[in-house]
Amino acid sequence: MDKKRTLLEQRRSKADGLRDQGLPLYGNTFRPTHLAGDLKEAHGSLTEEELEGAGIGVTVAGRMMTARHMGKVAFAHLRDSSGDIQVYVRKDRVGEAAFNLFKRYDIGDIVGVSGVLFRTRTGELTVMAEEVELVTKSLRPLPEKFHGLKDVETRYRRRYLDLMVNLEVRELFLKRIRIIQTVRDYLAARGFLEVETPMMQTIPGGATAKPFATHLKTLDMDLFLRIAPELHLKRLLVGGFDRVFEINRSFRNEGLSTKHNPEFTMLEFYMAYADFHDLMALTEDMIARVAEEVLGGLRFTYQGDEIDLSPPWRRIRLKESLVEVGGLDPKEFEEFGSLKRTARRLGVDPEEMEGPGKLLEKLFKVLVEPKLIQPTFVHSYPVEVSPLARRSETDPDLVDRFELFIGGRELANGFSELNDPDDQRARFEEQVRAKAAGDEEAHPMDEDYVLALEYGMPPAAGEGVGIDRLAMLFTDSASIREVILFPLMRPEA
RNA sequence: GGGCCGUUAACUCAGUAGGUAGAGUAUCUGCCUUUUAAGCAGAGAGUCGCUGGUUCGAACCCAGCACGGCCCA
Repeated sequence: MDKKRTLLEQRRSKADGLRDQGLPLYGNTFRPTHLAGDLKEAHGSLTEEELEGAGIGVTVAGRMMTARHMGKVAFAHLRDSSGDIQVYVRKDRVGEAAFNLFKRYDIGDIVGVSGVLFRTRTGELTVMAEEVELVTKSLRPLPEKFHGLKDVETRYRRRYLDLMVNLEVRELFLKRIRIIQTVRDYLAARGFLEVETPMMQTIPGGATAKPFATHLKTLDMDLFLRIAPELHLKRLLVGGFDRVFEINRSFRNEGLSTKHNPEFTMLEFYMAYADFHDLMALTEDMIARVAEEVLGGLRFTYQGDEIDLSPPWRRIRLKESLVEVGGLDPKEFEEFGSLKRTARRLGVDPEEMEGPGKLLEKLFKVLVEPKLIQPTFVHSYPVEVSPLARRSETDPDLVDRFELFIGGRELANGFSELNDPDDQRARFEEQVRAKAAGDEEAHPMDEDYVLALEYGMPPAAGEGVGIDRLAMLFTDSASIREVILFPLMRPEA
């Protein structure tokens, strides 16, 4: 029978057969009492005799990943959220009717088993089934058990299959979840309030990037998906919430690559009565804590590089990094003319309206950033590229800002906040001029934000941390798509 | 946007002088009461990404397109 049908047709016809015999294919009454992982942890060390004496009754449920039928008995592995457990089904224990039905279950079906724990001849902790039940029918064949699912496209498009079959992928996302949980606990323990601010904004501010535009019909108004939550979080500082954070999505209408997904997860946090030095110390401590929690230590490998997160981390001024890491002579960039020549020499074409600050940053990206493998805070950025940061007390052309680099990638960006409303307005106006001159990414004017500052924002420092990048780092992933459950894909043909 | 690579059974992959497609797993049938990449015997399963071209004949050569991967902008 069924010889000439496709696998899908075969499965459907089997499912119909089971249903015709009165078996519900999608019932919701089975309730497992135990998880595979817990059973192994609790009883994995008991001997065969101890298990037999204890007579531990369990009810488990999970997806049937393998099945080995041998006449009047069968072995199968069930996979639940905690791991796998073997079940042993004997005709003389479950009865002929149930056994005959069980023989027709497919790999991929969700199966429930009640029975007693024992140890097989080869030593594996196993449930001797007293009762077997089909919990949920699967109409599709699973990927191959030995090689798993490798096709990257299918893994991303059908992530559920990837999670089902590739246990290391499950582990990876559990790590990501633990990273976020640890950050959340860390900040909450220090009095930070977790808040939610608008993802749809009338003025897309807080960063320099191209936004996604949308439209609200009811009010006939244009809206933008936020590129950062920064300006709203700082309004909360004005309101009296002295420590706030948000972990959530931001959106940037830019390239799609192994490092960029159009929507990505950011942590932003703001702290009154603190400056950028305080934030560097906090960041160092927080990320080290996350590493200990998720990796069990401060040393790990990322893409072949040994990384050590032991504090204190190196702190270096942006310009010094160009010399010490980038190998430039200060003469090659201190003056705008020489800076342009150096840039051209290195294949960085200065754009027409570009000031020295922006060019310096570009040079840094090419020359220094990829070399910053060990955790490094680069600080004292040009004011030109930092319209929201507080000016340095000692040099009005610089701001009290840092970026954190690990594994050759930017992980965080923080600064002492600019709370002088007049300076903020002037900075916005400068940005508006740049925009008019053709800089698509320049920051727009935000009068409402300046208004808030006019009421007085306490001195503060704030920071954004790329959560996807942190997840990449701690899971040794080369592509951001590996750490996003459902990365953006073009529609299938 | 550009370059390189990939797309063959449900999955993992083979497939060269161009001659109508193979393996393992999975599936189906039979046997099997401690297996675990179970085993033994047998069977079925394909729009070779899509469209066009060259050719007596195309999975294979050419062009365009789609989707994906890596690199560059």
